Amino acid sequence: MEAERPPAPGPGCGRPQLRAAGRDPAAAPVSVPAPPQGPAVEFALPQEPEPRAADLGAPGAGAAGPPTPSAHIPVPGHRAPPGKARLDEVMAAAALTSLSTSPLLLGAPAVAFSTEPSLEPWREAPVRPPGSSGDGGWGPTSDQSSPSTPSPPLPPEAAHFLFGEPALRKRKSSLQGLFQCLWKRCGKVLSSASGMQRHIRLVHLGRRQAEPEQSDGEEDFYYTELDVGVDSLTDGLSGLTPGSPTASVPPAFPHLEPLEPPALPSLLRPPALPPPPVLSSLPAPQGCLAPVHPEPQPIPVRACAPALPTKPGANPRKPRGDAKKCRKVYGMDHRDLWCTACRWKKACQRFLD
DNA sequence: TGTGCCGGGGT
DNA sequence: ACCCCGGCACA
Ligand SMILES: [Zn+2]
Repeated sequence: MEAERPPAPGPGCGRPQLRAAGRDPAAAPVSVPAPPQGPAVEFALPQEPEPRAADLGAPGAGAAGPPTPSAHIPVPGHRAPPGKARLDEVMAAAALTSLSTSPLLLGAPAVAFSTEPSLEPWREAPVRPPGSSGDGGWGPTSDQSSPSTPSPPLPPEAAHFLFGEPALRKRKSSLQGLFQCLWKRCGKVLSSASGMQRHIRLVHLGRRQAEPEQSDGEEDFYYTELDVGVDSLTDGLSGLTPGSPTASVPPAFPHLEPLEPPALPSLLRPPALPPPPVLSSLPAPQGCLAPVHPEPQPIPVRACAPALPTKPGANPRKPRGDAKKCRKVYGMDHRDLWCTACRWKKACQRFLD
């Protein structure tokens, strides 16, 4: 019960989080001359990557990079070192280029990333729910508003990163498709079926997460799946964002059915029901029989099915978004540049799918 | 093996 | 509200 913080890294670097502690605007060693034609945005991606690459070592090095001694502070505006262009540089440049520039730069080596027909949706950031956190996607820390005040190349921080490695971790993800909980007053919408199942199992069915037995599939009865394409998905998400003045129904989300011809049942049922069901006594469900809960839900869609993602003709798999997110774009060593959502391991808000 | 992120916990 | 991480599905 007591905190057994085993090996404290040491004073100064209590956690690997290493927030952008040293971000002094004044001391900021970065002063990239505002781009003459830069309309805005562009968090200053220097024409050339800093020599910092040397310190970072391998780009994909998940593990802590080699603690290269002498972390020389990168000089902004400093031209690339005459000699070699490291993969890191190219990558960074490419990523950044594709990010902050329009299709104007086609000759760049960023072709690797420009495979996407239309990116940088965030750039346009047409609708940013004001009610929501001002973070949205950009403005990681707080400053960064003027075009001439881009983000620093993280000078000394880089060193910290190397030393205070956050150790390794692992996670996964899934995307594409929306799932709405049909539970009376819930109506929660998740983007992953598994998540929804878990949600229902734990929250509504009050079931143990570690239930070795095969899932009875009961969860399937309480949520509906919304099949949507990537495009529509993005659209849906847009409207999904809180703060959508449109529509007179704040809850539930907007449209999404019109996208699909037929097939979509009447989902999204404005709850407006009494209290949620009680999850006290849990009668054992019987295979396909509809759950015998005291207060069943508005009847699920797939009434009596094998209850299992065993979809013969369809692809049960939900391909994840391919868009590179902050983590990949900036790398673990630039977490400060990630959007807040990414930093918190939430759905990226900067690089939408 | 690494990534994206839900859900839940801490403050 | 902000922040973070366990753990999972996916690539
Ligand atoms: Zn992000």
